[in-house]
Amino acid sequence: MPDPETRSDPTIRVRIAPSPTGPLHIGTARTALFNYLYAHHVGGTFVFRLEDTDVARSTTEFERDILEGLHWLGIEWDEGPEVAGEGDIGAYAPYRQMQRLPGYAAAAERLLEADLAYPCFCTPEQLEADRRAQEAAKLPPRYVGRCADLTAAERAAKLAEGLRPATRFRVRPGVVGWNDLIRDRIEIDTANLGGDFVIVRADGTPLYHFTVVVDDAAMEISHVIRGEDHVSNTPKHILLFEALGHPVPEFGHLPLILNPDGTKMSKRKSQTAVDDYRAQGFIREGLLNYLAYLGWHPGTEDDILAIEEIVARFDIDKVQKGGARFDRDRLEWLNGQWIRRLEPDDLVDRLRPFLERAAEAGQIDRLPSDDEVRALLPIVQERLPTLAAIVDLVGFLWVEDLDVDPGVLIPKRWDAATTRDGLAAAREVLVAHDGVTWEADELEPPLRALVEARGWKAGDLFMAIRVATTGRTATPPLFDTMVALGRDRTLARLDAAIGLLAAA
RNA sequence: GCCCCCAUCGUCUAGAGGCCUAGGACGCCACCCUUUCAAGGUGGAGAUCAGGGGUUCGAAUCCCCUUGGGGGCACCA
Repeated sequence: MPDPETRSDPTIRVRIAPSPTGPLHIGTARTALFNYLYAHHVGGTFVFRLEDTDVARSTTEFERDILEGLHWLGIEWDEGPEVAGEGDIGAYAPYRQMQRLPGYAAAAERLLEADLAYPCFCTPEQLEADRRAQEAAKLPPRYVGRCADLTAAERAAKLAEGLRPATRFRVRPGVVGWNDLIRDRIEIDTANLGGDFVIVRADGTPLYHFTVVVDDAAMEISHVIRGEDHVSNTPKHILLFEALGHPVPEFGHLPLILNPDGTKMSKRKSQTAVDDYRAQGFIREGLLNYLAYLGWHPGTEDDILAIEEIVARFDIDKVQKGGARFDRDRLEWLNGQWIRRLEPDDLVDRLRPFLERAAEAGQIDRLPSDDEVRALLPIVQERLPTLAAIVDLVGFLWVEDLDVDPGVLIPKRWDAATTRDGLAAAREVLVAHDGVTWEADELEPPLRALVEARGWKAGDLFMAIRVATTGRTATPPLFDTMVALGRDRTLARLDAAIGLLAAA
C-alpha cells in the first residue's frame, strides 16, 4: 500500500468555506476535518475560503476565531487566507469573497446576457405577501415569477423609476441528479426548488448559492464535501454550474452532528464553539479523534487513533449516512486518553494557561513553577479528563488558607474526639521527619505502625489526614500529596484541623 | 404544506446475503487492585437489527410499503 502522504493528485481539490458570522462551530470543524482527511488521504489540495458576503453579520473577530481555531486543531490548509490583513496563500487568491466581487459581477452579467437570469424588481413586501398567501393556501413557498417575463420596455421603465433590481436565476424544468459520494444516487425535480432564486441582491452584493458555485468553479474544486443540510441546495448549484458552462464537481454530504435530543446541533442545546471546548481543557488530539469518529469508523476495533493514522485509513465510502448525536462523556473519555499519552514537558506547557487563569480568577493564590507541576505529573496525569481539571484536582496545593468542612473532616466510623486524637498522633509521628526524609515511602510506614498500635483502620486515619491537608475526600495518593504540600504546610494544616475540632 | 435524506444496545458504531447465539467502545452495575479518587484488569445488564410484506435454500444486509426521526424550502450561509 502506498503511503498516502507521498501520493499526490493535483486534480483533486476540496475546500472548506465557512462564513465569519459566528465563532468556529464544532460542525464547521468537523466538515473541515473530513475535507482535510480526504485531501490528505488521496494527496489532493485542501482549500480554505471565507464566505463573507453577508456583510451585516460578518466580522473580523469571527474571522480570526475561525482561522485560529482551525490552526489550533492542526487542520491546516494548502491554499487560503491568513488572519485579517495578511496575504493569501495560493494560486487562486484572493480567498475572501468580498475581494472576489468582480468575478461574481462578470458571471452574473454573462447569465443575464444569455437570459439564464433576469432582473427582478419585486419588493420585499411583495415577496413577503406572496409567501404569506402561499402559506395560508398550504402551498410550499416559491417565487411566483412576477418579473420572469418582463419586456425590455417594462424593465427600462422600472429602471427609469429608480428601482434597483435583484438578479434572479431561471430554474429550468426537469430533474437534476448526482451520485453522492456518501449516499449514492439522489434526484430532485427542479419544480421543488422554490422557483427562480436570487443570485445578486438589489444592492449588487452576490448571494451564497451563486458565490459558492462561481468560486468552486474558479478554484477548480473537484469534490464538494459538506454537511447534509446542503443536500436540498445541491440541485441549485448543479444548475448554476451548468449555466456557467463549468463541469459539475462530485458532491458528498456528511451526516449532521446532532444535539442530544437528535435535532441539528445548535448553540441553544449544545456547546458549539470550538473555543469553548478548548477553554475547558479539551486538547486537539482528543477533539480531533472524537470528531473523526462522529460519522466515520476505521472498520477495526481501534478507538484511539492519531490524526496521521486516521488520514491513512480514511475512506469516504465508510462515512455514515445517519446523523450522530454529540456525546460529551465519550469526548471526555477520549480526551483523558490523549492527556495520558502526552509527553511530560508537553503536558506542563498545556497546563500552564489553565493554572494562570485559575490564579487570575483567585481560585489559587500562587502560580506553581513548571518544575513543580512537572513533579506532580506522575500522580495527576491519569486523573485529568481535561486540562482544566488540574485546578479541582490539586488546587489545594497553591492556596494559602484551606477551607475545611468540619463535618467532612470526621471519618464515617469516627467521632470528633477520635479524629482529633488521630490527627494529633499523626502529627507527632510526622514531626519526627525532617525535610530530607519527607518522602512518600518514608512517611507511610510509621503512620501504618501508628494505626496498628492504636487498633484503627488505616483508611480512617488516612481519610482524616487527607481532608485536613487538602480539604477534599478525593485526592491523588495521600503520601505523594503530603510530599507535594511540604512538611511545614502539612503540619500547619494538621494543626488547623485539630483546632477546628477542638472548637467544635 | 412540499421536496429530500436517514433508521443496529441509552450514545458512537462493526456488519457489503450464510462467518451473527448481532461484535467493539462510551456510559451504567459488580468484582479485583487499593488509604480516597482515578487508572488498569475481569465480568454483567443492555439491540425480537423500527414494523410489515416480499426476493432467496438462507436477510441486520436486497426490493416495496408503513411508521418514526432529521434536513431543506430567504434579496442568511
